[in-house]
Amino acid sequence: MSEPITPADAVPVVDENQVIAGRRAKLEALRAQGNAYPNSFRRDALAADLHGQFGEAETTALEALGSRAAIAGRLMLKRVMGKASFGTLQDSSGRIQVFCQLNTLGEASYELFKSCDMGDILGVKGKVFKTKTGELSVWADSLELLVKGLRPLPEKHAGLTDIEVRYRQRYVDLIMNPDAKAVFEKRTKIVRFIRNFLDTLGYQEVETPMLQPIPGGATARPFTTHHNALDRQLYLRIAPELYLKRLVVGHFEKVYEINRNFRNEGLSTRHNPEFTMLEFYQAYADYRDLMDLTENMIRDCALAVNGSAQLTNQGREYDLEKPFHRWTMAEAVAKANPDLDASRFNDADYLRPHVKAKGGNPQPSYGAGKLLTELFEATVEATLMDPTFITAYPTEVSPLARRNDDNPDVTDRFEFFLGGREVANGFSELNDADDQAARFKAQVDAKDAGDDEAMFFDADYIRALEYGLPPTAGEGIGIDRLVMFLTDSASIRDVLLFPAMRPEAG
RNA sequence: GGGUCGUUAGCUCAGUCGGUAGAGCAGUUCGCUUUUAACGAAUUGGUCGAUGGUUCGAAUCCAUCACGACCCA
Repeated sequence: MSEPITPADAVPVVDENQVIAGRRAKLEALRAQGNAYPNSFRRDALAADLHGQFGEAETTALEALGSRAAIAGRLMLKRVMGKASFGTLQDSSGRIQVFCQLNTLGEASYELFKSCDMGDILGVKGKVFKTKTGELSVWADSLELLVKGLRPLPEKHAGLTDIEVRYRQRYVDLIMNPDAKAVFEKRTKIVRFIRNFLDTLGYQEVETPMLQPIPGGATARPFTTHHNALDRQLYLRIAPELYLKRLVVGHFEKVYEINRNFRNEGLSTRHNPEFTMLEFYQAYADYRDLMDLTENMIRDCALAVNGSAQLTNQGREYDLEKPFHRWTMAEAVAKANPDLDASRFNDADYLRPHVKAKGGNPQPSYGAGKLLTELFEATVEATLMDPTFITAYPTEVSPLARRNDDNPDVTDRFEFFLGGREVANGFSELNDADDQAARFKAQVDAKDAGDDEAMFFDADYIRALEYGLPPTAGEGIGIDRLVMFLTDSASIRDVLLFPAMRPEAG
């Protein structure tokens, strides 16, 4: 369904008020005097640079140094006292105070400062000094208004707390809430750490299609789109998996990709329709190798970005220094459900009523593997707080994973849980082309039967497997959920700069 | 999809039993040459999320809808 953009949408009416009208009047006066948006001011220091360089200096020593600085930033606080005034400027590094004095600045510039509003962006040059109370400041001898802020900032003490505005107008959140900014800075550090970790192990980063003719690599509902020139339906990818394994066929034997996946599903504190996934593949390795790698990577990542493997998340203490748990799905379900007979976990007729009793909705087509997985999700998943690998996923729910040599009903697969949430999914790859073709066929049958999350048949992927995929292990890690854990964020929206939202209420 | 809670000035929030819409900050005006959420004085600003209903009278009670938060599926 297409929704054409109308002129009314293109130029929406913006909210106005008395405060904005007053600031617009000031802007018009600035326009009348010349260029209201100059771009010639050059700064030579950030607020944090000055604090780092001079923060410890004695007042008299600083006076003797006579250092000067050119700083620029947003006016966040302002105190006018007749012929002398203070303002607080904020830049990317933090805040620094400026001192404006009629005698030093001259009447025109001093009046300009007095007429400035909170939120305006100023350029200030002057001597670096300390005030009577010892606060490092810049004594302005020149002052330039670089940008007139037309919209008032949130209240200076209480700040911006409305969670909806924080998500919809993230720029205001970032101006007002240093904690919010810190989360996204840490997110960048986490992603940088992961890239470096994998690069160091000899993995190569690649980019594979986001627009795919056949969406594969996961069971999820895809977004559809249309390529006009080819007159062809395309899908936004739900996973890069099948392309990355094609690359392993082509002897990129250690590859990874960190980028966006798209799934046409609901929104929640754990789900956003577009989210960031790390996927990596290593030839001549199995799922146990990847569990070891995952354990090392997450522990080292916490050490690198938090400085400690001990952390608090949503009020609970975690110690990533301890070995991560490793249980099979059947073990975990048996432990959580002592009333069940674990010897009958391969009996669909035995499991079905129990799934229903635990609040599940078992379909007649579900086999024992799918039913056991339902029990796991209903009774175990949310309880896995400490880092835990769950292994031996049923073949029935693992269409891309290699069967276990001793028990073909389960696969050499794990999922990794942290804080009660699934964070990673990895397995030894199915590299038997005929088995893979048969499992695609089963997925197509499920799709025909009405399961719109079932997979498509990807004939080119089968062709690639027919050339020979080396024995390989692969894994996907949900970056957003990992970031939530390491930044103690309750909602995925707190770690996405621009989370998906419904249109604003009109 | 279901449930609970929320939506009042630009921001943060009060608003009693249904009886003329409130505060702080921001804004405007005045004073003030080392302030720290500066201070003192005066002052402007409201479709109480939207639409219906009950009532002599609704921010307040009821219904529906929108958006958001949380919980459940």
